[in-house]
Amino acid sequence: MDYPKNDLTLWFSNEIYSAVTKLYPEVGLEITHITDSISTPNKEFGDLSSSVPIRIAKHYQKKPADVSEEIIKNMGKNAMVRELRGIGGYINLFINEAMYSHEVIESAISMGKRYGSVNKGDGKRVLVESPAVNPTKPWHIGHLRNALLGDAISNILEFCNYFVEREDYIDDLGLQVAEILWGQKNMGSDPDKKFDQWLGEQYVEINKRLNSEGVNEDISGILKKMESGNSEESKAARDIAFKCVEAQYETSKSYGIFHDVMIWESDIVMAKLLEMSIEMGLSKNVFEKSDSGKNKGCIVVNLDKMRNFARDFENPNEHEKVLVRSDGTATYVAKDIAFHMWKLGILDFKFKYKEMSMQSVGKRLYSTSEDGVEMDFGNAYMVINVIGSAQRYTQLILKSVLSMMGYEKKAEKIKHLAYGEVGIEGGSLSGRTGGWLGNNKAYTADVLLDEARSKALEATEKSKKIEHRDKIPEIANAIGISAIKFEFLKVSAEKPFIFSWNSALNFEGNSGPYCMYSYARAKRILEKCNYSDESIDAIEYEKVTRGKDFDLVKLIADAHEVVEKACEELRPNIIADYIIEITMAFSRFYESVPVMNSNAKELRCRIVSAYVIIVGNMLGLLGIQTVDSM
RNA sequence: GGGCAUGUGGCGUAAUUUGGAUAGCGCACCUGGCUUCGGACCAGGGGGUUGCGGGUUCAAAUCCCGUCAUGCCCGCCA
Repeated sequence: MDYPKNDLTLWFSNEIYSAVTKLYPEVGLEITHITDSISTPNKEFGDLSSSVPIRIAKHYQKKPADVSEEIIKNMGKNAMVRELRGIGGYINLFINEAMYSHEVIESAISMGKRYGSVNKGDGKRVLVESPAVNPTKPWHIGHLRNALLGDAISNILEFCNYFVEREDYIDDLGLQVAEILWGQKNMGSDPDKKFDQWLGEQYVEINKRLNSEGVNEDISGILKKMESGNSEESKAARDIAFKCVEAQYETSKSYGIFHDVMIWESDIVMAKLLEMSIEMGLSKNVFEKSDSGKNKGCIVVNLDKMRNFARDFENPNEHEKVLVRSDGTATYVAKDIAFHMWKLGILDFKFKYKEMSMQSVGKRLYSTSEDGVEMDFGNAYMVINVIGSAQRYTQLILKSVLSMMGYEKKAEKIKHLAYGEVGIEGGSLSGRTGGWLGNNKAYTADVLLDEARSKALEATEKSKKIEHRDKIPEIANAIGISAIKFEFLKVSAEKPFIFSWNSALNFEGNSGPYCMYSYARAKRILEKCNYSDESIDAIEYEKVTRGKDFDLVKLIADAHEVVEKACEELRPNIIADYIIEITMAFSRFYESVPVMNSNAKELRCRIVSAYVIIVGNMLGLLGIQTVDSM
């Protein structure tokens, strides 16, 4: 399915190109120069415009206006185009509203749930890792940012015809888990609340006792035993981590976020992926055994050799990055290299999996497991890591190492969706010191959702538009979630995000509830008009005016461009921007163009129907549900 | 010391990758609008030397150089 906007833009650039090559061959313009010169102008200047005459005028010392006139004279006709006009040295295209609206609205209605989708991925497999929270605490709002970005980008990739595996990495062998186990032994207390919350609070208490006599030695002893596998400690670590993950997944479920597979660090260790990757690195002379200097006895990678890959490695304090410590244990980077060799199918290994029961019916979740069956996860064409931008350096080492081993093409397919840290006014969200606990309200995903729900419930209960009153809690839940998701996703990922309760619970203006409201109003208009997509024979598209109705149509026509850009650049905020723009256009439309009592009722209903499709699809990409009344 | 980000009306943000016509939007503030498809709304208004200084260009928030501020990274932590 092609989109009318594509046809139009293609025609416009081709016509300009052939006129230009005929009239001004000396400039040597390529078709891409023409395509790049095309943009959407302010609407008094038309619907599409090209600045290419200005460029040509410069070359010939002519007036841009004369050049645009000459080009226009040499361009052909198109039924979708009403007029070409030279204004201020630009070539401005005015669309034939009736023809274009017809094409756009009918394609939206016939494509329905698929409208806006594009085929970028050809079904190729993408592994999206998110949020990979340590199994020692509840999700706080920083983890939530990760989870929401991961979910949205997965939805967008799927819409662009990638086969997406939503993967979660669980580090059950980390220092934090060892510290928790120490706490279990030495402090003893029973969970009296949601397990992850309780564990997170325990962790803060445990931290207060670190650095006192003998404690750190005890903990590193526990960590060693955990990593050796088949020990009491390794079993205890996985057990407690599992209970925490179960609790975290309740949070995930409440936000409507799901995964396909979780991969446990302890299973990666059992699989000996690390040994395989280290061996490969050594045999390719990318890794080296250091037998002198401060890294004596370690296996390292030479950072100076990596300068070919990035400026980041210039003048570092260190010339080597340790991969395997002198005691034989691996660093985080080494583990990550091994894991990515599996993700990309460089290491041909299949984990065993079993199905988990912590997601809703129909949302199958598998977990690596000693006693499961082999399944076909991993071996992906592209890997997306949703990780804080603080880890840019490590991600770069990872990619550079794989390139040095001869896997440049695969390394290029590792994408770091880097996001800025989430902060709170006058504080940090530290897990160690317990900054996430806040003063009166904890900054957890659970508390945030509770707050959003109760605010939404208050508003929803006042609504006189909801016929089925028993649906109110469900509707309020959807509204609360939308407020949070939209608030987090509307800003660029790389920007630092200072959280504020006020802003997160805003239901007006640029907000999720505003968008949902717009959708509900559109649905109500269709209902009052007894409209259905099938019941209409001939739509009078000639009644489209150059007013708010056509403004809306033009935006509906842009959907696929927005989706494609968001996918290429891994930026869900582009979708959020588009939703805001189109919902505002819809508000202006229904305020100024009557639907029900008009001589173009069927036509306008049809536009509203297309609007419902597009806004529903776009909100869906952000993980936001729509409701018909609220 | 080196590297990487970020800096846009009082606050929050879009546009920066690919230079283009009057820097878009929300919150807050001011004015007006529910007997007419839903006021979680709409219309109108005030508020900007796009951190600062240079440069390139017909054209700079956008590109280049310098500079300042803030944050992060450069560990045998993860």
